[in-house]
Amino acid sequence: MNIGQVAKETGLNAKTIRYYEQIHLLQPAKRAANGYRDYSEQDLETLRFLQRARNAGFNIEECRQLLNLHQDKTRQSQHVKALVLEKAEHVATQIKELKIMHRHLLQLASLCQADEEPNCAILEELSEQHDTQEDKRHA
Amino acid sequence: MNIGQVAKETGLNAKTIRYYEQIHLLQPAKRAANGYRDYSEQDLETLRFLQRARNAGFNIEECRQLLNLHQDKTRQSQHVKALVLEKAEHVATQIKELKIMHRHLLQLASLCQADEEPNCAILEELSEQHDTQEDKRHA
DNA sequence: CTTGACCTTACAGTGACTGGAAGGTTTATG
DNA sequence: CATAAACCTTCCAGTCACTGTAAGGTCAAG
Repeated sequence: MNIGQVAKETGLNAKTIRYYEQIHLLQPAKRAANGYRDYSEQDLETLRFLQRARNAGFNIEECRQLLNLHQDKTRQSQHVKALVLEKAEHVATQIKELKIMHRHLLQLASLCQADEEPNCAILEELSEQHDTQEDKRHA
Repeated sequence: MNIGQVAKETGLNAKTIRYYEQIHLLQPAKRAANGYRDYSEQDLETLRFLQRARNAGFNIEECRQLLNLHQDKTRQSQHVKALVLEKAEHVATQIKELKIMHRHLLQLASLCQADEEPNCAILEELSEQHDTQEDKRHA
């Protein structure tokens, strides 16, 4: 199967698939007589695995680990779970930080008259040292 | 004031300050006789403004706009507010996506026995096509 | 025979820095 | 006065996960 077809089937960009090969996340694909990459059903499954793992928020290094565990017949499932839970915690932290940022932005916006005058409390807030709610929360 | 001192006072890395100059986010700093960058109190304020804006989640391009508005005496405050609200919405979207990812990860983790056996429902989940809650939500 | 849709490689660019090399300057100490 | 450390300078490369572009080879249809 040519790379374009594989791209369609997996939802990955053809460029992305070549890139995964380049960084050795994937074994080099077999080549047809004309030099085109030729993918097997097995390759397709690996690619789909990667697509889902990336989609679930794992970065390339984590995908590499997951793929190794996936292909390791002597793996222990607790290792897989540990990886997933660690990732979940990381995502939770990111959510918290973004929520703080979101509150901060809404608070900034609420300060502004939003008219045709140049006076803007947002810019003042960014210019000066203030004890905002956020600052207090972080202190 | 030397760049190292400025870095300490603003919380920005000295490298970052040079980088901001390089991409013309900042005017080139005055130079002392020895060639060292020499910062004024005014420069410090601009840097602090940038530090807070970056910290609030604005990217470099947005910081550039904010800085322009900051220095534009004929600005209209509604333009500033529009920028902030747009950013807030973007952040809200990011939070939603991360929450979906978080639920997905916890669901994955809950499937796994977490023992010394190789059987792992997480890897199965990533290997196969499933109608997960998320898939339904997106459909 | 040509057009267009594929495929190939290789290199550059993204964003926002960070690290490192190679060298000049300043300050503190023996 | 020598030297070491802690600064400063520029320039180039690397990060992450791709994406874009150029320059070219291949294939199927009309």
